[in-house]
Amino acid sequence: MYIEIEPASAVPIYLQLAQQVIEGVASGKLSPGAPLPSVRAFAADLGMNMHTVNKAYHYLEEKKMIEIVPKKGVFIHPEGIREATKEERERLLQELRPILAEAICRKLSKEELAELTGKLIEEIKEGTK
Amino acid sequence: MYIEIEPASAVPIYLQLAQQVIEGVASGKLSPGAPLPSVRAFAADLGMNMHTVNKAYHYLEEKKMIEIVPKKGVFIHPEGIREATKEERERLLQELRPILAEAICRKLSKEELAELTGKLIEEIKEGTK
Amino acid sequence: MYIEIEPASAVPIYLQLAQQVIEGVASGKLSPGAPLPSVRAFAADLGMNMHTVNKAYHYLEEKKMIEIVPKKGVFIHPEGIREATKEERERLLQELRPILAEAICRKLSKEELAELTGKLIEEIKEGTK
Amino acid sequence: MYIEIEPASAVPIYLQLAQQVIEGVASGKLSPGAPLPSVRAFAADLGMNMHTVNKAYHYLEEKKMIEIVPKKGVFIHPEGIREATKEERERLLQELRPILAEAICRKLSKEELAELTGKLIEEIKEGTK
DNA sequence: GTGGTCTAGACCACA
DNA sequence: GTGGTCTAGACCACC
Repeated sequence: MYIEIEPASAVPIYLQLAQQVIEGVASGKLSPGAPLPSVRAFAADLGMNMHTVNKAYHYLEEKKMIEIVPKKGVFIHPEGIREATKEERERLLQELRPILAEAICRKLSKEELAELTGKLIEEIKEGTK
Repeated sequence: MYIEIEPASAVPIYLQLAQQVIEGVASGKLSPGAPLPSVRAFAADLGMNMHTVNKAYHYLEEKKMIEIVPKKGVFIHPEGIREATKEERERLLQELRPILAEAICRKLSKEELAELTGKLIEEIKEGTK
Repeated sequence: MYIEIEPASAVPIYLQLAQQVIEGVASGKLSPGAPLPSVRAFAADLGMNMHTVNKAYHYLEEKKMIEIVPKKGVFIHPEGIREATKEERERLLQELRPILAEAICRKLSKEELAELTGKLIEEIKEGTK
Repeated sequence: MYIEIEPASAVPIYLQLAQQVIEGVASGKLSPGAPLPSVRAFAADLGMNMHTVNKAYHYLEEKKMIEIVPKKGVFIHPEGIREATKEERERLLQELRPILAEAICRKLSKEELAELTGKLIEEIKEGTK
C-alpha cells in the first residue's frame, strides 16, 4: 500500500487517506480480514496526526469497509464489503451527478465518458496510481 | 430553472447552486448568452444571502461558464462553454476516482456502472430532476 | 435542559451528554427541530472541551436523533425521531440482557422488574431527574 | 455452559465472559456451589488470555457472585447470590435509564417495552441464547 | 502494544 | 459565529 497525501488539497487529509484505503480494497491489494496499521504507526508513517488517521478509520468503519477491534487493531471487513444498499447507490449517483453535468457542458459525449470511466475503472482495479 | 437546495447537506450552499446552474446548461435549458437573475433577485428568490449567490456566480465565472458584466447582468457564457482543457479533464477524472473505487468495492460491475452513468447522463440532458 | 455530568463515571463524558439529550427528547423537552447549543457554547456551559461536545453530537447524528447543519447549528431531527429498525431493537435488547440477567440473579421477580421499569419510564417521560 | 464471545464488540472480553456466567446463574444452569473451570483451563478452552479470565473472575467475586478459593478452585457463591442492596438496585436503574430513554424516543410504548422485557426475561431464565 | 477518551489551541470556509 | 479540520500531548483500560 502506497499512500500519497496532498496536504494542500481541498479534500481533507482524513478523506484522502480513507479513499486510498478504499482503492486498495478495490484493487484487491487489501483483502477481507487483512490488518491495517495501528493508528499510531500509520500516523507516524504518513507524517500526520494520530487523530487524523483515527478519523479516517472511523469514517471507513461507518461505511462498514473496515472493522475496528478495540485494543486489537483494525482490519478490512472480514466478511467482505457488502453490496451497496439502495441508499448508498443513490448517494453515489448524487455524487456522480455534478461531475457528469460539468463533463457534458464541456462537450464530452456519452461515448467519450464511457471510455474514460472504463479506463479509470481498469486503472483502479489494477492498482495503477 | 427550478433550484433545489438542501441546507443540511455537507456540500456548501453556493456549490449546490452553482452545480444546478451547470446542470441547467447541460440540459440545454440555459443556452449561451441567456441571462441569469441578478444577485439580489436570485438571493431573494431562493431565500439565501446575497454573498452566497455572489460566491456561486464567481465560482462559475472562474470556470468560464458564465460572464458577469458589471451594471448589465449575468449571462451564460455567450461564446458557449469551451471544451475541457487537459487540466480540467484530469481534475474531473480525479473527482470520479474515489466514487468509482467505492462502487467497485460494492461489487458494481463495469457494465452496471456504465449503464447507471448512461442513465444518469440521459437524465441530466433531459433536465429530469 | 439541565445537564449533569459525572466526570468520574466509567461512562464517557460524551456519552453521558448524548444520553441526556436523548432523555430530553424522550421527555418532550426537546421537540423536533429545536436548536441545540453550538459546540463551543455548550462546551463552555458545561465546562468541557469543544471536541467532547462535538463527539456527542456526531454520535447522536449517527443515530439520526439530531441533524448537524454545517455553519448553521445543530437541531433535534426535524422530521422527528424515526421508529427503531429491527437492528436497533435487537441492539437495545442486547444491551438490556446483562442488566436483566443480573437483576434475576439478585432475586428480582418479573413483576418487581416490570414495576421498576414502569416507574423509570414515567420518570423519564416526565423529565424528572 | 456455552460461552460466546464477540471479539469485535465494544464490550470488553472479560465483561462479556462475566455476563455470560451471570446469565448461566440466572438460568439456573449454574447452581450455588457449582464449580467453574480453572483460570488456566477456561482460558485454553475459550482461546483467550489467562489474565482476561482472571479479570472476569475477580469482577464476579467483587459482585459476590462467585467465590475464589485459593488452591481449590472457583465456585458459584455457595450461599446463593444475595439480594440486591439498595446501591445495586440504584445502579441497575441507572444502567437501564439510557436504554429506556432511547426506546421511548423510538416510539416504543410502555406496553411494548413491558412485553419485550418480559420475553427477554423468559429467554434468560430458560437459558435460550 | 492497542484503541478510547479528553483537553487545548489553532486555522479555515461558509453564511 | 458556525461547524470542520488538524495538530499535540496526555491518561486510561484492555489484552
